[in-house]
Amino acid sequence: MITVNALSEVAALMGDPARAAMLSLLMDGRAHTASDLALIAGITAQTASGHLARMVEGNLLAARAQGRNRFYRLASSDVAHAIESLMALAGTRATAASRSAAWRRDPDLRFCRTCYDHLAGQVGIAVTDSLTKHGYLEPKGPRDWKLTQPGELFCERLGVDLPGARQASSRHFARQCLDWSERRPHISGALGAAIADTFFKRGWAERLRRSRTVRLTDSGRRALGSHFGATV
Amino acid sequence: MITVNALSEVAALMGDPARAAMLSLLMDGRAHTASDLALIAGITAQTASGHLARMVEGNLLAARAQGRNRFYRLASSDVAHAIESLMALAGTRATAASRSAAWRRDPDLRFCRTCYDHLAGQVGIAVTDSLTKHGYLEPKGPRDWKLTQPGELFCERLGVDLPGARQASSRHFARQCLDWSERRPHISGALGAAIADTFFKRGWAERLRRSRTVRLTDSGRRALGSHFGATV
DNA sequence: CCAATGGTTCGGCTGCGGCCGAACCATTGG
DNA sequence: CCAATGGTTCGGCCGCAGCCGAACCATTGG
Repeated sequence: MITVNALSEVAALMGDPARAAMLSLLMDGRAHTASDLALIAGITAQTASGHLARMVEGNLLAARAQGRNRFYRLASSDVAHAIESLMALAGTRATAASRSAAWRRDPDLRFCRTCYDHLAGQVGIAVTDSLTKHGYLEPKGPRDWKLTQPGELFCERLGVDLPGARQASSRHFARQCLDWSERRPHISGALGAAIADTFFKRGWAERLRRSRTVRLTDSGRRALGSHFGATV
Repeated sequence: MITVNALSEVAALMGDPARAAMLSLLMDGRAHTASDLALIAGITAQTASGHLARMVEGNLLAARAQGRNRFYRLASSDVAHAIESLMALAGTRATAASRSAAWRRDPDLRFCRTCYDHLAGQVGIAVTDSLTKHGYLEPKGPRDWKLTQPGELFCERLGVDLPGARQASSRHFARQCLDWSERRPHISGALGAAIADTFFKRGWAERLRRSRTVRLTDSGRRALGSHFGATV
């Protein structure tokens, strides 16, 4: 059966430890060089090259040459979503002991990170919860949200680039993305990306180098309180 | 990072063609026997047994023994969600699984039969559904039911020997038994046996010789309608 | 033009894991 | 008590895929 083959192939692509390590790094939504990815996976460059070629072939990654370097990034937000849902599974799979150990080891990642191009972790959940609590977002279908009229006003006042987000018509506008650490949906899609952009543009958050971890600045913490009515 | 290892492990579990075929079948949300799963995967029973054990160990599946059979099902909706998102990545959709040939082989057995000493098949399910729908049975624990006060009245009116059923104190009173053809629980235990006895005693059903198959008589069909509000 | 850096291709080694035959255990029904 | 059926365990075979060393290609800077 075709669907079965496709399922096992895409899962097998993610099922190798080296490739999984690369994908985890790429979950920050940014492009990384082949060397970086080889380093993080703990393998030689030539082995990494093979892995990367296979993932491009399997439509998990997109590659772009730039000078001597080749940059790889996730092919789409669907890839990010699939990885997140697998991580959610892995979270329940891990024993309580090892899970708490992992969480203790990386509390910052749990607090705030990027998931492809939008905010995740406690901050992503806080933003999403605020939007739904104030009636700015309403559930629409099993995996989407609808931005209400008050929600549009709120986003405009915040400086979110709504026209730009709407322009990417091929993309889901307000998508639900399951957060692997909080185990609840946060806002993704074009709107989620636009909101994250606003956080970076207004200096509320900063990406940490070579990591999906995001640091919430002091002004970001204040903004969460004043604009979203949330404390984290 | 622990989450990376966990990601690759859970993805690798789904990444084998045989296991993926089994998971695809299980996407219908029902429980299936080890033999069925081996058949659909195109492998021998012993190989399938190994795969199934690994998936139970990895918390992808839950197993439940029932007589000589062992039924496997997806461990949670999170598993289904992860598989679905992987299928979405592959650009394919989870189609309703095709039913096995065994399913069609014996329509009478599927319609009504005894399971030990109680009714099973479509009739067993119809009786059980009626009892729960009217509030006569309530779920109690993972594998039992509770007979409510209205349920007791209903049974007495029907002529079910409740005192006799309660006498066998060593036995489960109202047990959930997984129906292999309907793949849903039906009523078993002392109460299930007492109800089946009523069907035989009142001429609603007849055992066929040398078979577990049970024939529903015309009066039985009428009784199902008048007493249980069910048509089969 | 040459050296340095980043990346890929090729070939051969190696180990993991999927597979089956055979034997074994458990439950059921006659 | 015995045969039939469903499932698992064990042992051994075999192929695939991941890994690296070496060589090769491409871009950049001096």
